Amino acid sequence: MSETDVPAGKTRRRRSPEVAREEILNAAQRLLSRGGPDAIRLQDIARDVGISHPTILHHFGSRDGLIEALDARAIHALTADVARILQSDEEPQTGELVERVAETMDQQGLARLIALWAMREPDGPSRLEETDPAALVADVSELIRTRLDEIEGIKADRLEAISFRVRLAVFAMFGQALIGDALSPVTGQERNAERYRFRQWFSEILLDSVAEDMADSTSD
Amino acid sequence: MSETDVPAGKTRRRRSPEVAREEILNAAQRLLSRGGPDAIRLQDIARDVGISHPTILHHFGSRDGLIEALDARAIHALTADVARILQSDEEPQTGELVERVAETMDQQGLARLIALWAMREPDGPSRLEETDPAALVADVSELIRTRLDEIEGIKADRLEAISFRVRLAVFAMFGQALIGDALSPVTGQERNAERYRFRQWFSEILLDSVAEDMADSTSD
DNA sequence: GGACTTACTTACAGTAATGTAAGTATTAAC
DNA sequence: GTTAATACTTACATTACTGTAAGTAAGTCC
Repeated sequence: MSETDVPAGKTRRRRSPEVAREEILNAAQRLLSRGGPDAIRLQDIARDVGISHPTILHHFGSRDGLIEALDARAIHALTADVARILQSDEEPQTGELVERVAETMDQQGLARLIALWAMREPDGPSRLEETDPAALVADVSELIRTRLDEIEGIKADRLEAISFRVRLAVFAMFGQALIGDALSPVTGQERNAERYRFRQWFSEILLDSVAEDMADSTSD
Repeated sequence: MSETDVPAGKTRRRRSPEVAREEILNAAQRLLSRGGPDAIRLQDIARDVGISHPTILHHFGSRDGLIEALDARAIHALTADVARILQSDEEPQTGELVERVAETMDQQGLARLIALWAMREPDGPSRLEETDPAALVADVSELIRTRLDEIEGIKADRLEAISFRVRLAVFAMFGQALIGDALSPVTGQERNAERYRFRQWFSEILLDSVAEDMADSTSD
């Protein structure tokens, strides 16, 4: 089978650069989400989109450029997601936050992307242009601290403990998405139910630890 | 530079199959631990060991065979580690368990191996021959439950809660090893200290949650 | 010490992937 | 309608990696 299957339509479609990039990234992410790191092959992606593979190079410069763009977009998505929840007018629910992060990690294959990104550089992941996960954690932690101040009226000055919690939540959802199935004997129908139970249990753990911190800080 | 740099020693060394496999696996793991999934190249590994790359194929059949052997060995190592601690005569310390798992994940590059393994199969990781991580979690959980019975004299019948804790610990250490640096603003000297603080904080969280469970079960 | 096994080497085949060069077609501007 | 810009295609060069085939040498058994 040849690389390009041009069906009925004789004329080729000409996309705007933005749309083209978007479609290519979508296809790449779809391929990555099943099938390992080697699944990101330019020709496969091109076939999925319905273009020839040099077009991808035209838009992203190189395979590495494509992967970087993938990473950047994914992390941006997660950032936006978390920030939106935290900045909404309603009281931020720990459970909802956990659910949302889990969803992004799981369904959209973000966990795989992050893992891939983390493994690409020797000594831990390098920063992405315009996207610093560490800064994101810091921002989220600061937001939560402010929230706690407002709601509880308590000065929770242990920023580190808060950021630890954020980090633990990211680790937990990252781990569940990536290797959760391996660690659980449950499969099929039960799978999602058990995952949900785990997340609920985990949310409670987090809340308990906040409560404990509060108790400590009031007793000072 | 040619593939093989045979230095002074003219005669070639002949290893036993076991030793040869061991040396090859060690080199592969070393290469993987820095430099992503593509870093497992037969020629590079061969150069590291001081053999020619077909020898690797001779011992492992194929590149995939090598990777599978890598995975199996790593998971076996972790299994043995955890089991040894839990079955030792001394009272198992949560903190020590966390430290040990973290060490294996971190130093020996187990986290990368697991991530690679998890990403290789489409729908979650497949089982490894003779090594079922899910069974390991179950075993560890059962061991902990027995321990709790003995030490506390309380029938902690919530096996699921215990296995959740084990799983969370694995996720946390896995995440810290793989993406910990990305989420933390701390670098250099401070890095290890902060990681240690995180693990201590995390151990406390775990212990608190156990205590809470105890309280619940006694009040029944 | 001769025969056998097998760890190991060299040389090569085959494959497949990224990236390049040059040309084609589509859209928009004027 | 002509021109300009560029998204896109085809064909190809390059490279590099896995895997194979055949032969060599290092131990082992009798």
